[in-house]
Amino acid sequence: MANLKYSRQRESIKHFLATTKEHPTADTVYTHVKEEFPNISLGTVYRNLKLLTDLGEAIKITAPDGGDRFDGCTQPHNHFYCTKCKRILDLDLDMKKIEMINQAAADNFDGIIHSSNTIFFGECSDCIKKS
Amino acid sequence: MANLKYSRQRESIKHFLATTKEHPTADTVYTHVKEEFPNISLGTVYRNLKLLTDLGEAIKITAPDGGDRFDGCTQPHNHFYCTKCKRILDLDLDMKKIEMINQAAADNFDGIIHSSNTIFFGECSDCIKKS
DNA sequence: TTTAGTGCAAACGATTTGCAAAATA
DNA sequence: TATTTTGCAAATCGTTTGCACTAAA
Repeated sequence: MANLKYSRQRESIKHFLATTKEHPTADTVYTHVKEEFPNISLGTVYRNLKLLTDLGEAIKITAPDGGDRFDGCTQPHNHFYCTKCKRILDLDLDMKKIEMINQAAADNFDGIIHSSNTIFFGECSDCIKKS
Repeated sequence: MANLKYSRQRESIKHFLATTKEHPTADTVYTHVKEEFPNISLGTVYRNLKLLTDLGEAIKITAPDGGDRFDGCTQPHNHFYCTKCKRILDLDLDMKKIEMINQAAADNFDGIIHSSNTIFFGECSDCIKKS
């Protein structure tokens, strides 16, 4: 791994991720950071998002549709995907439950389980209200 | 929804999905079905895979890397992603456990949870043997 | 002044789509 | 015959990459 050098663009991306509750796509990050750095390129956003996830300073969420989403909150937590509005929301689940699931899976399985990722599907409260 | 008409190509795709234990990508399906239908096009494979998943006759698995995988086994079950060989393996987990997790999630959440999908990460037995 | 990061544009891989021809009903 | 499905190729979408240039150490 190479040495890391400060960059204002990266700092701005980190700041945006840290303050938004959305789970933005790379493109959404790009649009927002562009307000501060009008010349920033999408490539730079992708490069930094990859760097941040590799460093463990952000999480990449693989959504069942389109592009990946990013989350500045690196605390272990789960996600909910609203099948109506396609938003991803946070969903807190007791870590003990997750460990229990991993244990139950390990019992039936012939390899080593390091971790698991659960995504929940359904309809969010906003969409329920509207219908 | 439009009416459905029989097609040999679709039948062949279904048959391949039903008999393989792998979780093939669209391209892998294409390669195999090509043995029976040398002229089949990738577009046709994609169209039929989408159709089959919409009909509930196949499952689409969104992998954390590259392209989607498909599974002819529509029974609810979980998947294990080997971070070494990148294969996806089946992993059976007691349905009661899954329902419990969904219930636990619903308790903390302000919407309706229809289902959940857990993917496990780790090293499969084949890769453990090799190392 | 050495090295890492940037902007740009071209390249890429996975998937979708428009269209005329072929297969099914 | 009417409608669906196909093969083909071009288009699209998200993402990565090569390169000359700029910024940070």
